[in-house]
Amino acid sequence: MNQYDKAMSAAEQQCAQSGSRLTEKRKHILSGLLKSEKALSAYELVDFCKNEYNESIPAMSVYRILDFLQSERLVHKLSTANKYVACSHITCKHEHEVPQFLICSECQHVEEIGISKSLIETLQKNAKKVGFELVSPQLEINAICHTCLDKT
Amino acid sequence: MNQYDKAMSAAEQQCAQSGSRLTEKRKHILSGLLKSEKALSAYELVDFCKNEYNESIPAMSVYRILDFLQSERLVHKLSTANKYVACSHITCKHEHEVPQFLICSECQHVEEIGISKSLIETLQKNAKKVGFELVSPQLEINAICHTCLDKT
DNA sequence: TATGATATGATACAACATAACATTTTTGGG
DNA sequence: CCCAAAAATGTTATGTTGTATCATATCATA
Repeated sequence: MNQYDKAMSAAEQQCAQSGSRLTEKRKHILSGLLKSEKALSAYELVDFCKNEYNESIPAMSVYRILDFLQSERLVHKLSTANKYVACSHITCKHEHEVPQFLICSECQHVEEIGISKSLIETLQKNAKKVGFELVSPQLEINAICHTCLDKT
Repeated sequence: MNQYDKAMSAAEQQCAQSGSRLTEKRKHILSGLLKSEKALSAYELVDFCKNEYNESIPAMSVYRILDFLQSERLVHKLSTANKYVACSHITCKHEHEVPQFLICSECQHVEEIGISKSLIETLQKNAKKVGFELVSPQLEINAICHTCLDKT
C-alpha cells in the first residue's frame, strides 16, 4: 500500500475512533492536500475539487471541512501563509509532537518536523521570562529548500 | 525624554542614516504603532490617523508606509495575525537579533524578545536535516500572557 | 418513517492586500 | 530661481482570505 492509501486509511481509522464521519467531500479535500507538494489555500482546494472530481464545493464548505480535518488532527493550518497542509504524521501511532513547519519561500514546499522536548522547554522558559505561557505552540519558519538554493 | 520620544528620535536618526525621509504621514503611522499595546492592522492604522490626527490616509498608502518602515527595520509584520508592531529595539544601538514574538491569544498583547545564538543554531541544524536553510527567520508564538491567565 | 443531529449549500459581506495609473511634493543641477 | 527626475502619496478597482446567517439535504436510529 502506498503512502497516499496508507494516509487515507489511517484517516478513516482516526475518524472512526472519534466517532465522526469522513465523508466523500472531506476525503476529497484531504486527498487534495495529501497529493499536493505545497500547502494549498481554501480556494485552491475549491479548484482542485472542480478539476479532479468535477465537484463544485462552495468556499464556505471547504473552510468547514478544513476546520473538521484540523479538529481530527489530520490537517494543519499554516498561519503565516494562510494555507493548509495534511499532517505528515497521519500514519504514525504515537502522540503528535508540537509541529514545526519549514516553508520554502521560493517553491512553497513544506516540511513538517517535530520539536524536541528540550527545545520546547527552552522556548517555554524564555516565554515565562516575559510573562507568557505557551499553550499549543506551533513554529512556522520561512526558509529556502536546497532544491531552490541550488537553482540560483 | 520618555520612551515614545526616544523611539521617535531614534527613528529619525535611522532614516537620516539610510538617506530616507521620515515624513509626517510615516511618523503618524509609526506613532500609532508605538502608542498601541497591541499589534494593529493596516486598516486600524487608517482609523488611528483619522481619530488622532484627523487625517484620511488611504489604505494603499498605509501599506506602502508600512513597507517603508519595515525596510528601515522600524516595524515588524506579524504574519500569523496580519498585523504590525513597532520594533521594540528601535532605540538600541546593537545589531538586531532574530526577533521572536509572543502573542497573547486573549488580549493580543505582543512581546518581542531576541533569540539566543544557541537556539538559532539548534533551529538551523534541525532545518538542515530536512534540507532547508534558514534565511531571516522570525518566530511567532501564540501564547497567553499572565494578566489574561490570572483573569480566568 | 418521523425526528434530531450532522453536513452541506447559498448569499452576502468583512477584513486584508495589491495592481495600475495619476498627481503632488521634494530635491538637486543648470 | 526653474526645471527635470525621483520620491511620496492619491485614486480606483480588484483580488484573496475568511466568516455570518439562514436554508436545505442527508444520515442514524428509535
